[in-house]
Amino acid sequence: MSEQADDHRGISDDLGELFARVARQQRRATLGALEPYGVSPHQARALRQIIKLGPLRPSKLAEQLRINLRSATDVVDALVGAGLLIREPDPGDRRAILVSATPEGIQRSEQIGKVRAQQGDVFLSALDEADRAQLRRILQILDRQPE
Amino acid sequence: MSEQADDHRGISDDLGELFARVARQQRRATLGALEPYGVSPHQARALRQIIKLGPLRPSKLAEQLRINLRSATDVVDALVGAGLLIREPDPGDRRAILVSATPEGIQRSEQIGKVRAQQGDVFLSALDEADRAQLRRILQILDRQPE
DNA sequence: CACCAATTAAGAGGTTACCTCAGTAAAACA
DNA sequence: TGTTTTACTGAGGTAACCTCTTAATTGGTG
Repeated sequence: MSEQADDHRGISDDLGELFARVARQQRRATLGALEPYGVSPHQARALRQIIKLGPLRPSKLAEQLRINLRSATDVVDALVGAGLLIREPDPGDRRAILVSATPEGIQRSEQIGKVRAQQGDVFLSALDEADRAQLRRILQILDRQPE
Repeated sequence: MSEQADDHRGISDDLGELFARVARQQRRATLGALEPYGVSPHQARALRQIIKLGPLRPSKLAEQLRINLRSATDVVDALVGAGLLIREPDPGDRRAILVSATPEGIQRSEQIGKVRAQQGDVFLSALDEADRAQLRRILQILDRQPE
């Protein structure tokens, strides 16, 4: 019910608002999809990066995820606590540590990948291939802005 | 450095990651742009909806913003606390309240609107008109998914 | 070599933007 | 007149960040 609401076609006069709203919905959807796996969306992303890029430093992880170093420490903490990651000293630099996935971490990440591929996050599956490509292209422009 | 990273092209599921990453960057940018105005991005959006749709109930606000009713109460609280909104009883239903902007709220929202229009959120200004239109179209598909 | 600036990570503590799960008050309805 | 539903809020929690400070190491420079 309530169809009168949204066609103030101006509503999203602001593309920024629309973007934020959709991002919120995506986060919620992903959160739900991941719930059975005991990791948050953010943690799942971090885990995947760590597996993909091999043992790496928190600082590199932060760079990849475009987050603050301190926030990388947080997400690593959580994943270590869940037994999905281990911290080891970097042999080449004793200030640094290297983070890598445990076998369980790898397994968990694969599970998550499967589920995501199957039911496609539910979310982005509303788009056809062409639109996904468009979206990707546009997001890549927006990503990695100098700061 | 590090150009080897991102061109695992197939992986449609990293579209989700890209989306999340860009959303994060947008949030950060908007937060920065709004800092001088004493409201958070979320609060600014809420304020704008309230002004646009006249006095309205928290429940309607929640619907508009696609958030939980309880979260609408929170954002209303904050804006009332800042003197930008007032709560009044709904004359037609004593369970309900109506929220509307104070003159100061309206003024503040206009200021924000101006700044945003001018420097265009910094963020979306990286896109040309065509890409913005594309993005809007795609986001509209993703928005309002049944749940 | 001795000192100092830079770098790496983590501790402490804060914020935004949500959420669920009561509970209260009023309205709707049976 | 109950009972159910609706509208909001209090209490309390979580995710995903942040800044500011501290501690250990490293890498120059004099």
